[in-house]
Amino acid sequence: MQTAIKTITQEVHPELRTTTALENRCRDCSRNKVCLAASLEDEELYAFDSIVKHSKKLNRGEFLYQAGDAFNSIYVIRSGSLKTFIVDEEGREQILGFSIQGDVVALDGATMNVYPTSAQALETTHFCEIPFSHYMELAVKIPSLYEKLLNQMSHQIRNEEEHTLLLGTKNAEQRLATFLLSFSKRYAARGFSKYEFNLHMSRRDIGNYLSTAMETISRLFSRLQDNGLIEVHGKLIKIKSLDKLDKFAST
Amino acid sequence: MQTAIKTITQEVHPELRTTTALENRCRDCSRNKVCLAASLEDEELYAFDSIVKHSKKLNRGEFLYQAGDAFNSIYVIRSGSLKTFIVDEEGREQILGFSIQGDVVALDGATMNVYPTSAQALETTHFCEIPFSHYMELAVKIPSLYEKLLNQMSHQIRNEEEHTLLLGTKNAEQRLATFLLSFSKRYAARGFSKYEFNLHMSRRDIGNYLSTAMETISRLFSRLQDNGLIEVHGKLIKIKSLDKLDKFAST
DNA sequence: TAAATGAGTTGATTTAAGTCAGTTAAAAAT
DNA sequence: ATTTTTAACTGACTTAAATCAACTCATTTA
Repeated sequence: MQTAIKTITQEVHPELRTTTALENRCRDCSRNKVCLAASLEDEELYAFDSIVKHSKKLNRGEFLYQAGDAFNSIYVIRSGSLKTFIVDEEGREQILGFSIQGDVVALDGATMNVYPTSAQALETTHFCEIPFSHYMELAVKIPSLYEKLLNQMSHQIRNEEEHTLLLGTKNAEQRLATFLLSFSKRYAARGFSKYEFNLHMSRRDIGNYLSTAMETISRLFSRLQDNGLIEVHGKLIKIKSLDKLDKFAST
Repeated sequence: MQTAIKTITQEVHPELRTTTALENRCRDCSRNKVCLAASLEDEELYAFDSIVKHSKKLNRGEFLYQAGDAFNSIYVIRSGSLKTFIVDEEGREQILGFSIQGDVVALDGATMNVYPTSAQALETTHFCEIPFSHYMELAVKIPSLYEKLLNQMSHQIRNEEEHTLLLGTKNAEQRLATFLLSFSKRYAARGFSKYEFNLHMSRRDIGNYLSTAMETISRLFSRLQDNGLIEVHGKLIKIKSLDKLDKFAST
């Protein structure tokens, strides 16, 4: 499992790779600078820690939650990845996003009593669960928790807006190039290589997210490779020229 | 001005139509049940009132804010409508949404120091301005203000998700039908007719929002009219059969 | 180890919707 | 009131990407 991961491990701090026994406390967690716990100190962090369920795990294909389930918690991804999606009246699936390490998920359910969307693991995925009612109770005492949540939500809105921009203004090739650049940036921001990474979702999922047929995605991967912009080894993508890819993405 | 409005006035409470002198206090405002002020009482409402700039006005084409402007305030629409949009690197515009009475706008800027998007009036539009820093200061004393903001943001995320679903899973005709139904629902929720309303945005704007060429929108309006589902009188739309339109929208 | 299942790739063909162009209708401007 | 400008509509034609189909490769399962 995760065999393709090996190619990028040399770029990653060991403690970022996996969830260790040490990390079942927020204060010891290597992600506590990006998580909702960020910038909390001492007693605050301790209080926050006490409401969080650490070290939870999903296997590939398992659901974090499904549309219609009672909303109780929001989640922070510690490692791995998942897709969030919505299903319409006719049963058609629409992928809304892919979440990786450090991402907060389920914010769209925060004011409803059921999750409006579903979240499914793309690989073995470790995460923390934060019971929402406990979070809100604690936030009354620690208002910065409210602000962090507002921050996360505002960013989520921005992400959705960028996704709409992508779908609305770019052709299939530009959309795929933008998609790759976006993953490159996100991995770089988390201390991974911006030049090579695994895309754990299927070509069909990429196509669904980009409103493009799977076959077109496949052809475009080939084309980008033929043009020397990327190397494709199954799920492992190597970006040969960020600059050129950037040009493809916008022009 | 607003000549086409006359056809729907019989359905609307007079005090919902325009902003009157009486309404420069939240406690007197006919929208204080849907606004961020909702469910505040007495002193809380008074305190909230004191940070709000009431009775502001935009003429058609004027900007509420533009991408890049310093972020200071969020806004609540009292009457009229506006479009929010983003412009990409190449100058292509993407409309993200249309805001009407009761909608809160600029939430996507709430954690940045500049507005990431622009908002432009589609007609004469009255609104309230809420300086964000004041709101956040007041929220420390009145935590329910945090919760209202979280609610608004969560709903905004849901709206964006539904927009993505629309673009990703439906063809042009279904998208337009869904668009009309969505306006019908929104107007109905505000006490207006769900059967007839004015769409103040241009056909080009509708097309942009639905990722469909203006000409296609025009053709589809004609087609829906030919099929007896709607009547089109310029910007005034009459829905002849909600049920049939609903079928068109999903199937 | 072979068979079966599913994911991904590539080619051939079709099509939904875009673009281009000309016309009509409706606002602004004079 | 009349001209000018802009928005909307409709038809003819084109095209980007979808669909359909065949095949390869990888991964499970027997």
